[in-house]
Amino acid sequence: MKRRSTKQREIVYEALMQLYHPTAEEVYEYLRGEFPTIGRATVFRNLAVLAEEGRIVKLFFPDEVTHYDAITDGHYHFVCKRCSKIIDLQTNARPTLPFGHDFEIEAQEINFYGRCRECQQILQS
Amino acid sequence: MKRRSTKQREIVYEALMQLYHPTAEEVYEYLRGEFPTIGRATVFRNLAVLAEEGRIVKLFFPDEVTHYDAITDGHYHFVCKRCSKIIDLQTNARPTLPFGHDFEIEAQEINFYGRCRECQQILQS
DNA sequence: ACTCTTATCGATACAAAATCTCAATAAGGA
DNA sequence: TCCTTATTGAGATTTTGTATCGATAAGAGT
Repeated sequence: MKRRSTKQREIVYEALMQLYHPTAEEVYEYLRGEFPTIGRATVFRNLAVLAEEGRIVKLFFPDEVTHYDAITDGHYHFVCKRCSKIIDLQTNARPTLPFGHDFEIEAQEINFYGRCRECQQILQS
Repeated sequence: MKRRSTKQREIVYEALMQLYHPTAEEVYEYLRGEFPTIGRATVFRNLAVLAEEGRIVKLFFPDEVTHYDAITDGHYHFVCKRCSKIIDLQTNARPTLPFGHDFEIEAQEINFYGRCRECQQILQS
């Protein structure tokens, strides 16, 4: 199944570069402005294809819908438990597994959860 | 809203200690054997309550339904991209954030993805 | 350029996971 | 034992994402 290059695929990718960790729904809404005929399924499909090709990354966080990231370099994420904001992090931490394990590691991720600056003052929830 | 101790809550917790990273659905099926009248929503609700109380941990992985873990100690997870098996890992890695960040870290997680031993031979997807 | 194959599209139906609603039940303090 | 109300179980609903399918168009071959 040879892949074709389509206009829709490219505008989805370009939208991702404009937005900061958007959800598929946000990408869809963003693109509908300029391309009112684009389909919802097309956005979801192309995000999946782009992720499969490694051009973008899917982000999964607790109790959150899937987000997408155009930056594929090894960086980590902080997620605010209150406002759900996602923030990119750089760290030199490079976790390693104990020697002798049986796994073939293809990817790893580190996530931090807590309160962002703005949400630290707020008490409830 | 003062919490009450119920039989259902405790059997959900006990089921979790018997099972290895089960999903809510698996806990439900497991319990229906011994307690045929238990409701699906009750299982989901109590898993959420137990997680909120910190007695268990919710696990979220890419393209997977939520799993639950009765072991709340700091350990990490390996997830096989092919067979979806989840395996506990011990590592001395302890990632830290750069100094001067604004966040109040409450939790952190490290996940490894790849192929487990059995799935390394198999070629297709 | 024209043709042909078929990947991709857009619309919408569908599926899966989890939550919400609500009347009935029962925990546990008075 | 009585009362308040958290919790339950059944089923409807919501949310997120996928499958279906006829129409469109990418792009290789001629």
